[in-house]
Amino acid sequence: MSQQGFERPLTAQEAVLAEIRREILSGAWAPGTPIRQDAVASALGVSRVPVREALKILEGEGQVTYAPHKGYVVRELDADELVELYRLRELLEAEAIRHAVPKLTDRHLAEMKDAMERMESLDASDLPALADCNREFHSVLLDAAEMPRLRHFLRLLRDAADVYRVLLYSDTGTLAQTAAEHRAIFAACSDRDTEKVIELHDQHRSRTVELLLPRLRGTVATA
Amino acid sequence: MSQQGFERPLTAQEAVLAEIRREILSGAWAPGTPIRQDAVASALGVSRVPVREALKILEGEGQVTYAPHKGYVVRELDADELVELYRLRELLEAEAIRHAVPKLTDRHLAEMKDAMERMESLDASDLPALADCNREFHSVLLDAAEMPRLRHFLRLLRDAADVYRVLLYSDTGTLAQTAAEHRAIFAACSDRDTEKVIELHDQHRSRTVELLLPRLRGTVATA
DNA sequence: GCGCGGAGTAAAGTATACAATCTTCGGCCA
DNA sequence: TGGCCGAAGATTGTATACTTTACTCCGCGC
Repeated sequence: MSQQGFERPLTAQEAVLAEIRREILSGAWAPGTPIRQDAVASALGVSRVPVREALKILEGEGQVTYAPHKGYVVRELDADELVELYRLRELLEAEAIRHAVPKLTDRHLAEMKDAMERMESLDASDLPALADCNREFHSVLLDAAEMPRLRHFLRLLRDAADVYRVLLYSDTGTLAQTAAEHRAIFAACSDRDTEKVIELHDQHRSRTVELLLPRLRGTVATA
Repeated sequence: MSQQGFERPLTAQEAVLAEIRREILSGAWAPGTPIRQDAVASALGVSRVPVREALKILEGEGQVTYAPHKGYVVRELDADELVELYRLRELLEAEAIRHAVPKLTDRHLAEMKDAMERMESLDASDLPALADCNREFHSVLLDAAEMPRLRHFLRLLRDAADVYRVLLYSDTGTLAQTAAEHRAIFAACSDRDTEKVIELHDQHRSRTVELLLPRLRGTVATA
């Protein structure tokens, strides 16, 4: 049992990895941005070695692309890839939900509700916090499925698209709709209505894809 | 169009990565084996730096596990994880096949047939070559789906289980059955009978899981 | 004017050296 | 006898320095 709250001092590579993830997921490093090892290293006060190792993890995960002697680049998606990503999430999330819903405890539901309500209380401009709450809300279900590989894949799929999803939070109307969808999902979970939860997730996702696609097509030309 | 047969000199890390993959997939490094960076480095005539970077890729892919200051270990699976792995393959391969079969050209079919026949002509003792042909046969379908992420995930899922599947090739009877199943899959592909191809893959997989599970449960105790 | 080629610069790739951490084993004490 | 403490060895983690590769830009020749 590891104590919660206690944090073993990280290795440099772990700290760097966490930092790079933050930069990418927050949208600070847009897709297509080359990652200069030297710049990252000196910004974080470490040498290039741990930076390179962190980047290798991200390469293995598909979050960045790598070309020998050219370097690492924040992964870009075209419209086809985005559609593929969401199709895979459709398949895999349905599987996760089927396993998770029957196992949901009151504790799980309390966590979902908490994340949901915290998200609603946030200011629309606090993008990182919004993204965190959103992630936490959906994570409860994924965790409850107790399928580690599935969970891992879904995290990768989510992260790959999150790079672009940041764009959506700018709009308050969208935010309100997201909140409504979360409440519906929570209600269906409380009822243990598995198929309803799946259906709501499908809608939730479809809406996101449709909002994203036009913006994505617009940026393809600049690549 | 890159010329086939031409190979640009690899970076050390790429060469090391390929070599470690070979060692793991061939079964030479059994699951649970600790990977000593120094040993790998001196065996391949490089320093530890490229070895560590290759290992980071495998960590990101989930092929090895890592603990700070302890090192890297070839990933072990318990029975539950194996079942999960194959369940995910069931979902994702079905998706791949649905996209691939309508797109199959004569050229694809010729490649499948070639891989199939080469595999049948091999000696039962030549495990690496058998595994290669098997991989090639199934890759044709995955490639034809033209879904890069899906292809990547399925490669990871396959690699994760291949560590154990090596055990199966020892048996000639199993080999003959595999050949028969490949022929059936090829026939269904030629007929463009999508649902039949999916059904055959499901059988192919189920048989493998059932052969693997008892052996896996047997080895868990030794961990 | 256009294109080819080479020097110079910037960035990545790797080796070596050193620091931090873990593990093992032997000795001491209860 | 058993277990705890600590030092030595082994292994990993990181910094620095050097090598290799790629990109840029200038000048020469066509």
